[in-house]
Amino acid sequence: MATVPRIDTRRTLTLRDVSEASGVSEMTVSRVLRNRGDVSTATRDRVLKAAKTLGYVPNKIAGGLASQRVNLVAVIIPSLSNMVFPEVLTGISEVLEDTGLQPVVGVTNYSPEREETVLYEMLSWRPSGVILAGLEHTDAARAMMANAGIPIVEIMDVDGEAVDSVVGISHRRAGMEMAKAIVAAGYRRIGFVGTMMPHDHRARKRMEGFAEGLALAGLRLEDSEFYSGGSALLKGREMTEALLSRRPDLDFIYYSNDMIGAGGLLYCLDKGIDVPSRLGLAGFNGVELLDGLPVKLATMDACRLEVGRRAAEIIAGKGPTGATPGQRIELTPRLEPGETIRAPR
Amino acid sequence: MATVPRIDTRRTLTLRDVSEASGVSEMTVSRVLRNRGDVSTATRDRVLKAAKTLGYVPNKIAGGLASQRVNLVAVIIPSLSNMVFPEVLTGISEVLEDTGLQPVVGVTNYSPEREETVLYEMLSWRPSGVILAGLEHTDAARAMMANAGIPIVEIMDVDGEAVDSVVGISHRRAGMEMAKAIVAAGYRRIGFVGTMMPHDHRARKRMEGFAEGLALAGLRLEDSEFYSGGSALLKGREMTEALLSRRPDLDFIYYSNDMIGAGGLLYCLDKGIDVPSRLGLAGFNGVELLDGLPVKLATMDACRLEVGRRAAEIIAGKGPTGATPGQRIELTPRLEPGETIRAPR
DNA sequence: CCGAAAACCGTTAGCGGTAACATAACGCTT
DNA sequence: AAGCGTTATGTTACCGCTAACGGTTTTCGG
Repeated sequence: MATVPRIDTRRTLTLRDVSEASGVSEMTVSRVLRNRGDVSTATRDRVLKAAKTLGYVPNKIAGGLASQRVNLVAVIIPSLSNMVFPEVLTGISEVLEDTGLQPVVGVTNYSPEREETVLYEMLSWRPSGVILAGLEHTDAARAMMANAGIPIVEIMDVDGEAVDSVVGISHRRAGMEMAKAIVAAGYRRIGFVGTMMPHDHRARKRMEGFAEGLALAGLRLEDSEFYSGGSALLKGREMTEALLSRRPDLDFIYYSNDMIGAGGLLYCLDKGIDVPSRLGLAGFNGVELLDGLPVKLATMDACRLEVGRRAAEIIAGKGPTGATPGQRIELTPRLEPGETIRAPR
Repeated sequence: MATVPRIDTRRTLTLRDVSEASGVSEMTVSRVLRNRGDVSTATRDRVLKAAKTLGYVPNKIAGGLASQRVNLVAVIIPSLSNMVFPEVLTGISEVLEDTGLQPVVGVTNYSPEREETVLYEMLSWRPSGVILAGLEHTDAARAMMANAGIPIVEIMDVDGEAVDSVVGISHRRAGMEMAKAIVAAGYRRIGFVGTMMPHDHRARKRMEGFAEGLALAGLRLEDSEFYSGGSALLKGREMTEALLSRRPDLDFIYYSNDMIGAGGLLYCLDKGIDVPSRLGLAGFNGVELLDGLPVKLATMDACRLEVGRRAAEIIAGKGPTGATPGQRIELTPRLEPGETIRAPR
C-alpha cells in the first residue's frame, strides 16, 4: 500500500487550506477546481498540486448552497429486486454519465406513502430533476412535484395523466396486443397468472388490456391465479400447477412477468406438457434470463433501456424550470413470439 | 436568449416564508420542523399548518452546511444487475430505516477507477459513513477513506486488509470448503466455469481457495472456462457444453456463481446427463432463483442480507470518527448441498 | 508608445439554514 | 411580591463555497 499523504486529522479541509498552501485566494482555488473562469496555467498547476497533496475533497454542500445548483437527479423506483428497474437505471446512467449529472436512487417498495416520503427527502436536496416510475402518486406527492420547479419525468407507463413529462409504453395496449396475438394463433381457453400487489399498476393495466383484447374476440379469462412474495420462478411453477389442476382444459396461460412465466415453462417441460401445441405460454418484459431457458418463452419487450435513456435525456436537456413543456414519449413494445406460441392459423 | 422568461411567481420557499406566514422567527420554524428544542403546542401547530399549506420542503443543503451533519450513507457496489448487491442493499436499508440515515448508492461496474471517482463524488457530499464492496481499491481511494474522518465499512470479503471496519465472508475459505465437500463425495475429475472479469476479486479468491482445497487432496482443476457479458444463464449452458465436449471425462463442475450454475444444470437436464451420479454441480451465492429449478443446485450462501445489516449497524452505531476501532466481522457461509452433489462416500 | 481589450486574480456579499447564546414569558414556591 | 427554575422564542454569527463585480496586469493592433 502506498503511503497516505500527511493529513491534519483534526479538521476537514476547506478551500482556505488549499488557498494557503498554494498562495492564492480561495476564489482562485475554486475556479481551478471547477475549471471555470480564467486562471493561468502556472497557478492552476500549483493549486492542483496543493489540493492533491493535501487530499482536498470539495464540499458540494457548501458549493450547492452558494451556486443554487446541485448536480443530482432523483430516481425513484418501486424495487431493486425486479431486474426491470436496474435495467432502467442503466439506461439513465448511460446518458447522465457525460452530463455531469448524477442519479440518486430511492426505492418505494410499491408503497405510495413510502414514495411520498422518499420524494420529500429527495426534493429536500434540491435535485436538478426527478425521474420516477408510474403515474399513480399521492396528492401530496403530485403537489410537491408540481411545485418543485424542476423537470419531472414519469416513466414506464403512459396510461394516465402526467405531472410534467412521461416516457414509457402503454401496458394496457401491451396486454391487448398479446391477447390479439394469442387469439390469432387459435388459442381459446385462456388463463392468467399474476402478482397480487395492489400497487403494481402496470401489471394491473396489462391484465385489463389483455382481458379487453380477449373480449374483442368474444373470449374471456377462464381462470387466474395470483401470488405474492417468494421466489418468482418457484411461484410460477406452483401457480401453474394449481391453475392447471383446477382447469386442465386451458390451452394458454398469460403470465404477468417473465420470471413466473419461466417457472411455468419449466413446470410444463418437467411434466411433459406439449408446448406450444397443447398449451401456449407468454410472459412480459423480455428479460435476459429467458435466453438461457431450454425453450424460448414468448414475451414482450418493455423497452427498459430506452425508457431510461429518453427520460435522462429529457432531464439533461431541459432548461431550469418548465422551459420545455412536458413531453410525452410513448414507445412501442414488440412481441417476441419465442417458441411458446404456435404459429397463427 | 431574447425571449423574456416566464416569471415563476413561486420563488422556491425558504424558512423565512414559513416564518412570515406563521408569525414566528425562522429559528422557531426550524425547531418545529426538526422536532428539536422546546416549542409550545400552539405555535407548533401554527407553524406546521403554514408549512403544509405553503408546501414548504426543507433545504438540506443549507441545513447540512449549517449543522455540519448530513444523514447520508454512501454505499458503493460493483453492479446492480447481479442480484447479490440489491440484496445487500436490502439489509442495509432495513437497518438504516429507523436511524434517520439514508443510503445513497453508487455503482462502479467493477472498475477501480470508477470506484475512485464515485467515492470522491460521494465524499464531497460529506456523508456520515461509507459502505463499499471489497477490499481492493486504488491508493487514492484508500487515502480518501482514511482521511475522511467517518466510519468506513468494507463488505462481502474479509481476505485482505481493511481501511477501517469489515464485514463479510472469506471467499477463499468458501472455495476451499466446497472443494473439500466435493472431494469427500468422491468426485475426482473437476472442472471450473467462471467469470472473466479481472476485477471480481471475490470470484477469483473463491477459485483460488477451491484449487487449494483440491490440492490438499492431491487433486487439481482439470480444466476451466471463463466468460464475460451476456445472459449468465445462457453462458452457463454454453460454457458447460464447451467444457464437457473438451473433457467428457469430468465428473464435477464448480461454477463461480449460481446463475451460470443454473444454466449448466439446465443444460445437463436437457442432455439427460445423470446429475449427480455421472456429473456433480455446484454454484455459489444461494440465490432465490434456484428454488424454482427442477433440481436444486448445490450452493453456498454468502450471507448477503446479514452482511448488509451488520455493516449498517456499524455505521449507525459508531461515533463521529474512529470512535470505535475498526471492527472485523467474519460470517460463515453454509454449504447447501441441494441435489447436485452425491452423498459423501 | 498608447489605449483598449483580454487575461488573471482578489474582495464582498450572500446562499438558507442551525448552534449557541441571549432574552422573555410563565408558573410556583416561600 | 420577590426569587428562581423552566419553557418558549428571538438574535447573532457563522458553515464553506460561489456569483458578481472590481482591480491590476498583460497583450497587441495601429
